[in-house]
Amino acid sequence: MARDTEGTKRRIREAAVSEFARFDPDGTTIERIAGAAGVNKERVYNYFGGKRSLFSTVLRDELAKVARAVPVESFATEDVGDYAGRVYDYHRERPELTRLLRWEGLAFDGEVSDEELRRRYYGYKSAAMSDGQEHGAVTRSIDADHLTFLVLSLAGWWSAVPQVARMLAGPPTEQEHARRRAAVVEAARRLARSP
Amino acid sequence: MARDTEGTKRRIREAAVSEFARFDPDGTTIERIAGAAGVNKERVYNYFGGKRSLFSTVLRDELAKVARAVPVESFATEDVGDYAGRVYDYHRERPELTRLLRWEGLAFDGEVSDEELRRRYYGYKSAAMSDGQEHGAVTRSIDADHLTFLVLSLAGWWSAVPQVARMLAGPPTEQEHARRRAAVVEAARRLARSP
DNA sequence: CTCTTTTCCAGCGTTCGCGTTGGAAAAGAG
DNA sequence: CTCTTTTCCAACGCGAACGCTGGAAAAGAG
Repeated sequence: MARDTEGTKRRIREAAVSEFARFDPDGTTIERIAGAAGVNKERVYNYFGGKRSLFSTVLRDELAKVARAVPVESFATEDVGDYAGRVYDYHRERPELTRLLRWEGLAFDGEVSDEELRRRYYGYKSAAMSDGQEHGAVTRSIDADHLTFLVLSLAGWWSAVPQVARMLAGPPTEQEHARRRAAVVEAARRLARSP
Repeated sequence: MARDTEGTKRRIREAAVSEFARFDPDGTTIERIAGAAGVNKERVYNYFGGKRSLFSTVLRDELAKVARAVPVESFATEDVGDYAGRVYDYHRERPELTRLLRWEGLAFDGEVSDEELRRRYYGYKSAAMSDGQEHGAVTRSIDADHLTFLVLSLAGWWSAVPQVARMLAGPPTEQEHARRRAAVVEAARRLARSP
């Protein structure tokens, strides 16, 4: 081991997240990632083996981050609206993850690496929702997994079509963000409310 | 006029919609569009003046189509759930529009051509929601424009992150689509329900 | 110190898309 | 028919990104 190998890898990963989030799949280039990391592109190929593989790595990192940042145990005790609000906040503060997810959806057409790990992440959320239903805190009129997805959609669509959001609701000033967040929270509560 | 000019333009537009929807912004090439249209790429530059400009043209076309296909007058008389269901159906049957919208959101970072026209489209929807609120058919606890956007998000997020939808709710079989649609309809009703 | 191993980069040939140009082919005007 | 106009294409030069290779530079082993 020599010459801060881990540091080099880390800088490549950080640059990759930033580039993947800023450009689209075909617009992101290994050259630019390497440049942003202050490293020769050969390092990227050697360490991560190409664009697709590098993408998988950084997406896995970002998924781990969000799982830590926006945890959820059970919607029997936690409010769905609060959760949706925190998801909205996270997407706003760290737009990388949602960009990467849409990147993946747009480019890879359903194919996913680390499928097992990913399913586990979503399984936790779905289980939290089921738990809420069993304790009567959440409506049973929508399946837990669909309800979970719909709550996430309330927080996520804003960044998927920001231009539509702007034309409908106005430019995303600080106040407008607050209004959007309040709407998301209220909407999530309405979605999940049990009779 | 000679040599079916309009036909050539039309074939280019059709090929462009298909290509823009299939690939990402930087992955879509004028060469491929021209090839799919059975035409030399010079025709594309001459008629439409480049990728960005061609994109605007076909997006305008698709917006006009959806406005005709999923009309809405007022949510005082029309059910928000039904509307959301029809939007879901439209996205499913003609995924091009939503792909183009996300394309635009991903690539152009908020810049939009035909902004006036676009605002009018969304204004109609928002007005229909306001009308519903004034007649007591729709809740006032969420602003009309935010509520409109959130209803659209319920129908749209599925196609933005199809891999997440699949891992959460299962592969999109015919039955699963029916379940998703039912969830969207129910969710939209719950969102809009007035006390 | 020398020798070996690992990290790292300059630079290569290739491919691909861009946007343009010059001129051929087709349709109409006279 | 000839002349003019319009439609269309083959093909160009250019730049950018790809993925790889040979070898230099740095760190440790002896």
